[in-house]
Amino acid sequence: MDKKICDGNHEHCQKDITPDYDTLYDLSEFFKVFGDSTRISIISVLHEGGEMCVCDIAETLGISQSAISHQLRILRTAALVKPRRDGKTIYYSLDDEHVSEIYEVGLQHIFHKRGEIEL
Amino acid sequence: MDKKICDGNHEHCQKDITPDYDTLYDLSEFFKVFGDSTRISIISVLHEGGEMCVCDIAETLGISQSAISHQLRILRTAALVKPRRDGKTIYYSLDDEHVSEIYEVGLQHIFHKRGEIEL
DNA sequence: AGAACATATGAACAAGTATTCATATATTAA
DNA sequence: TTAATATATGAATACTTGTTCATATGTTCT
Repeated sequence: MDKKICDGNHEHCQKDITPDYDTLYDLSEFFKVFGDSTRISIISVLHEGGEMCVCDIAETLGISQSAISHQLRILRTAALVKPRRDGKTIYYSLDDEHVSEIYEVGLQHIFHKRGEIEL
Repeated sequence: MDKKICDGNHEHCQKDITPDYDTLYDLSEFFKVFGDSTRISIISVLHEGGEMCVCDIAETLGISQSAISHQLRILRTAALVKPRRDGKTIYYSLDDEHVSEIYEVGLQHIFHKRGEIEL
């Protein structure tokens, strides 16, 4: 009978294997989505506000509705945010706990580095 | 006497405040460094190998020495990797525990999403 | 149906970026 | 000092990407 070979999908194994190129490519694409100030700002306000419509996001951030819509499409395609329609209005919220977690860990890193420099 | 106002640098406060624009900009710049397949591949092999010289990184990844050097400069400037000289050779390793953590959380997210789709 | 509002999207332009090629710097050995 | 090796870097090019502007889609109300 066949022996089970770890394919790296078990959490406890992920540390010890080198992901293949496709995985690393997907990973870089995933981080790329966080790597824009408009998109991270959207993520930030949704992290606070929970659920917000496009025009409120745009107004809060002081960025044009069109630019926000374009970026929301990228966030939606990458499954970082999800839309909910209510009449004319479309409300967006963060899709996933991982999104919050990565946002928070990144933010902690920024504050941590800042503390290292200032103190 | 002055009252202490939370400036958002305490970990337990970070959830509840909206970071200012400079912080969000820094955060996006930070994630941008992860958002390139060559750089995330470098991070990945250093995560495995612990410490590697430039030419070994280049050979392992099958990418030119020049391209690796250029990307290592970006990683170094962002304090994601640190160099150690030993004679002619310069060994690079991950600078920070946060770098490993973010890499791992991102990787978990990729596997998690993949599981959602395939199962 | 038509007007009003919210959101999405295509095209165009400007700005940024990753790689290659050639070359420079730095270290070691002869 | 010269040759050999390891790494870094400037310039050029090709490619990607974010914003704006104009317009389209979709929904509600009259």
